[in-house]
Amino acid sequence: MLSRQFVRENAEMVREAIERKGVTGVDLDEILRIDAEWRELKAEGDDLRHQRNEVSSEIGEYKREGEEEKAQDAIERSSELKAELQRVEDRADELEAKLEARLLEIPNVPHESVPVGEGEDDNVERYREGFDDLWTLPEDVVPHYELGERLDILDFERGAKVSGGGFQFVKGEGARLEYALIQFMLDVHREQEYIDVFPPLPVNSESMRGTGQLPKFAEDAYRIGARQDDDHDDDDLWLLPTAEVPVTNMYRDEILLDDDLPIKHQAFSPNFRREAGEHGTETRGYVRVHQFNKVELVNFVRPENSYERLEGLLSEAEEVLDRLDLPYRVLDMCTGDMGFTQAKKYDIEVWAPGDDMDDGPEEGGRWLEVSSVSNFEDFQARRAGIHYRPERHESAEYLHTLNGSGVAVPRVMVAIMEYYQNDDGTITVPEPLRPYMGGQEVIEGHEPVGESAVGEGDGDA
RNA sequence: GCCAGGAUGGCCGAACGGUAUGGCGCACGCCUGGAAAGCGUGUUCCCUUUCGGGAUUCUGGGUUCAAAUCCCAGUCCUGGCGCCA
Repeated sequence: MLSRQFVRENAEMVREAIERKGVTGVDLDEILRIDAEWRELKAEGDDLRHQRNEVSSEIGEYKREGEEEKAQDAIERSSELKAELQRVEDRADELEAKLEARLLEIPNVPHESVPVGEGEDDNVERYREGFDDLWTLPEDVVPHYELGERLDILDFERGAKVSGGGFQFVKGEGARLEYALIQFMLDVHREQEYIDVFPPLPVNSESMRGTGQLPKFAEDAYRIGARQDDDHDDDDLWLLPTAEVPVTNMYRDEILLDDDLPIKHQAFSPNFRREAGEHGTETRGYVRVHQFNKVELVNFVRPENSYERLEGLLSEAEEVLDRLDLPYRVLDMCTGDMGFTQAKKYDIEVWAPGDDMDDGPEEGGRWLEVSSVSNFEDFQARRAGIHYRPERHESAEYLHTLNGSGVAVPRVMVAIMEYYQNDDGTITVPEPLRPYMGGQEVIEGHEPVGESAVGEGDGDA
C-alpha cells in the first residue's frame, strides 16, 4: 500500500505506475477527490471535538464547584455539539473506509531502474550461467513427466484420483531426491546466515492482505472452512500460497529495533495455489501444480539498504543452481510483467531441455521460472504495519521487505530429471545432493505396482 | 470444552465515571576539569505552511453531558479442571 501522503504528493508518478503495470479499475482522480473531502471533514470534526472537549471540562469544573445550573447549561450545549459531531464524523469515517479500500488496490510504484514494457517479451535478460561446460545429454531428452512415470517416481494419475487434478504423488527415489534438494537448499542458506522458520500453513485474511494477496487475488488461493466466494473477514483461514505470507506477517504490527536489522529468514513449506485456468502443454507435469514445496527467503532491511540487499538476495538464490551445476538465466522484469506489490523484480529461469519451446534457448528445451527475487520497498511493510526505529528516541519508520524463492523445488526436480538424464533413461544425482541420499549416484526407478502396469507397451505410456 | 484472572507508551506500572500519575530506557541541553550523579526538555499517530488542534488505555458495540473505569460480544495471554493424541 502506498501512503495517502505519497499518493497526494506524487499523483502523476502513481498514475504512471498504474498504467505501466497495466492495472485496471483504479480511478486515481476519485481517490484524490475522496482524500480532499475527507481532510475537509476531518478538520471540521476536529474543530467540533475541540469545542466539545472545552465544554466537557467546564462541566467537570462546575460539578466540582457545585454550580449545578451552569453545569446543566453546559450539558445542553455539549449535547448539541455531539449531534453535529456525529453527522460530520460518520461521513468522514465512511470516506476514510472507502479511501483505505481504494488505496489497497493501487499497485506499488516501479523503481526507476525497471525496464518499461508491456509483458514478458519486454523483460531484459541480464546474463546466463552454466552454459559453457554442458552435461552430455541423450540424443532425445525424455520430458520429465514421461520419464517420471516410466521410473515410477512421479504419479499424476493417482494424485488426481485422491485429491484432484494438479496434485501428485512423488514416490520412492523421487521423494528421496525431493527431500535431498530441500535439505541441501536449507544448508546452503544457513551458510548465508539465514535463520530457519517453519511457519503455520493456514494464514488469516489480515496476513493475506499484509503481503498483498488480498483483496485482489483471492481467487488464486485455497480457502479453509468457507465457500470460496463468500465475503471474507478477518477470521477466515487460507492455505498459504507461499511462505512469504506467514513469514513477512510474523512481525506484523511490530516495531523492530535498529540493531535487529537486517533479518534474514528462510522458510520451507508446501505452497497451495488454485492456478485457475492454467492448463496446456506448457504446464504439463510437475511444472504448475496446486501443491508444491519451496524454500522461501525473506529479508527485513533498513530502507537505504534494500537495493543492495536485492542484489545479495539474487546471488544467494543463484547459489543453489550454481552448486547443482544447472544452467540458468536471470531476467530483469519489466513494468508490465512485474506484479502488483513489487518495486523491482528479477526472475531466475533454469534450463529444462525436455520440451522444445519457442522461447527457449538455442540449445533447445525451455526456460522454467524457479525463483522470483523482489524488493517491495515499504509497500508490504505499510500494509502490514512493520516498523523499525532508526534512533531510540525517534518515531518509527516502515522498513523494507524483500523475498526470493530459494527455490521452487518441483521445477528444479524437472531440471534435474531432464538435464542429468542418461542414455539409458536413468538420472544422475548431482554431486552436492548425494550426501543427502546416502551416497546414491544414480536414480534407476522402480517397478510399477498394480494390475494397470501389466502388459503396458515399452515407453509408450 | 468449562471456570477464574488479565491486556494501559520501547519496557515496567498507577488511576472513587470528571478527561491517563510515576518510574526505567533513549536523545538533547544545563551543571562538571572530565565523567557519574543531579536538574531541565523531549521521546505514538493524524490534520494543519504557521499558530494550533484532534485521536489513542487489546478489538468492536452499548450506557452517559463525560468511559482506562460500567454493560455486551470477540481476540489473545496466564492459571485451574476436563477431554485427547
